[in-house]
Amino acid sequence: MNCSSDEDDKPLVFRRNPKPDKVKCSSPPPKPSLKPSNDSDSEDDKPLSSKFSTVSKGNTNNSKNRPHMNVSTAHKPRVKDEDSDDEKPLSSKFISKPNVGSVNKVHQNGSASRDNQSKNIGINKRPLDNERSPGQSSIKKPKPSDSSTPVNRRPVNLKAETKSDDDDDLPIAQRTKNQASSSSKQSSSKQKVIKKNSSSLNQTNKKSKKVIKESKYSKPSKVPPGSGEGQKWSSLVHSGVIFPPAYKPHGVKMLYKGKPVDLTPEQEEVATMFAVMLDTDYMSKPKFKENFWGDWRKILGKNHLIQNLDDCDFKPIYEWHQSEKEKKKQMSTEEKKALKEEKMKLEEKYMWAVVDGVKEKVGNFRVEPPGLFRGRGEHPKMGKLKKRIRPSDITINIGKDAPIPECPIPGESWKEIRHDNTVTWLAYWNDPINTKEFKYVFLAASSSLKGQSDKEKYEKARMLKGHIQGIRTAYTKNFGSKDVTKRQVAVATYLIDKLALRAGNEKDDDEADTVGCCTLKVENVEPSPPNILKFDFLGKDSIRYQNEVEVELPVFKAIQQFRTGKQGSDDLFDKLDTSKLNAHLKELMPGLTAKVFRTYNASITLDDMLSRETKGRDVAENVVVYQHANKEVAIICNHQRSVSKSHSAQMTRLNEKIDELKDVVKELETDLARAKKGKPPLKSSDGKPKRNLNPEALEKKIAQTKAKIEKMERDKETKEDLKTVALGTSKINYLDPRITVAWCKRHEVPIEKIFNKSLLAKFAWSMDVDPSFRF
DNA sequence: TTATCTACTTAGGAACTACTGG
DNA sequence: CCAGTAGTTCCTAAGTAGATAA
Repeated sequence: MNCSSDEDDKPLVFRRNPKPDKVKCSSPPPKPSLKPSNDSDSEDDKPLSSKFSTVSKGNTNNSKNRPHMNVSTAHKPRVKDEDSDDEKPLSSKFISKPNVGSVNKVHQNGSASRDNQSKNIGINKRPLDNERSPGQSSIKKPKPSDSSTPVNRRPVNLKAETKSDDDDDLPIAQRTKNQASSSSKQSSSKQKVIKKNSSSLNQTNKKSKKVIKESKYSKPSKVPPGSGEGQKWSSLVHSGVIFPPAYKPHGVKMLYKGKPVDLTPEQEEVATMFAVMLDTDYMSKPKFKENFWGDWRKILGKNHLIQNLDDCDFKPIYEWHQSEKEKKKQMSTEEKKALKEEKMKLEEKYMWAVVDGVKEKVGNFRVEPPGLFRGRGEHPKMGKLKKRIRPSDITINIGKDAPIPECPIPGESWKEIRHDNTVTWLAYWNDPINTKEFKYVFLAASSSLKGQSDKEKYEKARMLKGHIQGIRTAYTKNFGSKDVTKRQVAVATYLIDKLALRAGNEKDDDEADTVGCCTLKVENVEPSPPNILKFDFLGKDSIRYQNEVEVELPVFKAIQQFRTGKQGSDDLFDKLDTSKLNAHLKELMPGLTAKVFRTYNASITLDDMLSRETKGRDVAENVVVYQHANKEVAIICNHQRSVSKSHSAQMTRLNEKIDELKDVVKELETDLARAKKGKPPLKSSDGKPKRNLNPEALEKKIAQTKAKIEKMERDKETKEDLKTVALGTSKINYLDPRITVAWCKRHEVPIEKIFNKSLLAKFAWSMDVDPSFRF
C-alpha cells in the first residue's frame, strides 16, 4: 500500500481524516511520494514533506477525545531571496511618529488589551486598531471532569488523499525582498526617561554572568544596539511583583467519617484546594490523591484525627465554593466593574516596566498562588502541594540605578537584588514543585525585547530555506553510513525535517513520560513493510502523536536496524541526544537547531498555501483560505485541543436547525407554486393562516433561507473539522507574521480579520512589511 | 562527556468577555 | 434582555537549548 503518487511537486498537505478511524489508503489518488532520491535538483527547497509522501497521520491525546488527523502533504517552496531585514530597533519603528518630540516621556510599547489609558500613556501607542472578529471557530470546553483513562485509539491508517484540490499553484506573485533596512541603531531615544540609568555593562553582584562569549559560528545572538555583547538592556525600571492575598479561612467544615472536623486555617486552606478540584478528572487519578494526601498529612500532623483520605468528605467545602462562585456571577455589572477597577488600580504599577526608556508591559507580574500541582498527562507529581511563594523566595533583576521595588508584604524582604543586563527576566523564584527549576517574570509578548527575538527566530528559519537543500542531500547520503552515530543523526534529522517532530531532550523520572525525536523508544516507531513507519507516542503535554508515514527505503531499513536487539522501551536512537544533534546541525548552518525546522516547516507551508492563486475572492473567502492554511500547519505541528464536552450536543442542535430550515424552504416552495397559480398559501402547520405573498417575495424568501442553510452547513463542517485542531498555537508561535501581513496587504484583507488585539501588539514589528514579502 | 543550571519559547486548558440570534 | 457560544486572555506547565560545572 502505498499511496504514492507521482507528482511531487505539489505541496503536501496534511489532511485530516474524516473518519478517524478508518482510513485507508485510497488507491486512486495517491499522494506524492517518492522516493527521492537523491537529491536532485529540482526539488529543493520544498518542504520535505512534499518530497516524500506521507501516508497518514492521526493523533489522539490519550485520555481525551482527540481524534486523529491525517497527513498528507506539504508544501512547496519558493524562490529564494535573502533578505535583509532589518534590525532596526523595534522601538523606533513602532513608535510611530508621534514620539518624536516628546522627549522626556516614556514611550509605551504595546499594551494589548486593557490599555487603560488613563494614565500615562506614553506617547505613542502604536496604531493598532482593534479588532473585529477573526475568523476561526473554536469550541469551547466546558468544565473539567470526565475522567477517563486514556483511550487509546488505534492508530489510524492511512488514507491518502490527494490533495489536489484546492488550489494549485500560482505564479509567483511578486516576490521581492523585504525592505532592507538597516539597522539603525536603536535606542536612540532611550535614555531619556526615567531617572538615569545607564548601567552599562552589567555585572555585578553575585553571580554575574559573563559577558563575553565568543562565537564560534557566527554571532550568536543579537546584540542589542548599543551595548556590548549579550547585553539586553541598558536601563530597566519596574515595580517587582504582586502577591496573592493571604488565605482567608471560611470555616466551612468538611467531614471525616461523616463528622465535621475542625481544621486550622493552614489545614483548611489545603483541604480547600482539594475540594475545589472535586469536579475535575484529577479525582480519578490515584497518583493525584496519593500525592495530595502525602503533603496534606504533613500539615495535619501524624496524630491528627484524619488518618486517611478515603474517609474524608470535602463536599461541604466544595459546595461552599460553588456558591461563592455563583454569588460572584450574580453580582451586577456595575459591582463587577467596580471590583475590577479597584483591582486594576492596585495592579497598575506592576503592569509596566520601563526598558531603555520605553514603557513596556510586563507579562506575568502576579506571583503564582499556592495550589495543588496540576501536571499534565501521567505526571508523577500531580496533586502535590505547591506552597505559597514569599518575598524571601524572590530574586529581583533591575537596573542599577532604578529604585529597588518596595516589598509589598510588610515586614518581609526580597531574597536578592541583581542588576544583570544580559538577561531579560525581571524576577524569578524557585519552583516549589521542582526546586531545581525557576519561574521567571518576563516582559509581555508585545515588548520590543520579545518582538526582536521573535523576529530573529523567523529570520533564522528563513535562513534555513537557503540551506535546506544541502542539508537534505547530506543526510540522505548518510542514511547508509556505516557509522551508526552518523546514520542516527541522518535519520533523526530526516524525521525532524519531514514530520516537524520536536527535538526530544532527556527527561527526569519525576516528570511525565513523554518523548521527542531523540528520545523515541523502539516501541514508538513500528516499521511496516515495505516502507511505512507507524509512529505512536506521547509528546509535549502528553499529547499523542500518531502517524503513518511512507519513508524512503534507506530510512526504513535504518530504523529496522536501530530497533534490532532492543526492548520496546529502549531508545531508538541510542547514540544520540539533542546536544549531539544540535551540534551537528550547527555545522550545517550557523545557529541551526532542531526547533528551527518546525518554524521553517510551519511558515513555509503557510507562505506556500497563501500564495496560490486566490484572486477574485472577497474578504470572507480569503479569511477562509487563511484558516485553511492555518489548519494545515496546526496539523503538521500536531497542535491539538480536546473536544468540547458539549460538542456533540451542539452539532445535534445545528442539525436540527438545518432540518427546520429545510422544511421551511419546502413549505415556501409549495406556497410559491400556489401563488403562481393565484392560490393562497396553505395554512401553516400550526393551523394559522399565512400572509399571502406574491411570488417575487416568496422567491426572495426562499433564496434567503437557502443561503442561511448553506451558511449553517458550512459552519457545521468547519466546526466538526476543527473540533480537535488548535489553530492558535501556530499563529502565535510558528507563523512568521510578515507572511500574513503581506498577504493581507496583497488581498486587501484587513489584518484585524486575522490577528486579534494581542497578536497585533505582539507582531507590531511586522506591520510595515512590504506586500511582496515571501518567507 | 555528562549532568546541572539557567534562560527563554511553546503549549493546552480554564476563566473570562463579547457577541449573536432569538 | 438572555442564553449559549465564539473568541480572548490568563495561567502556568512543559518544552528547547546554551553555558557551566563535575
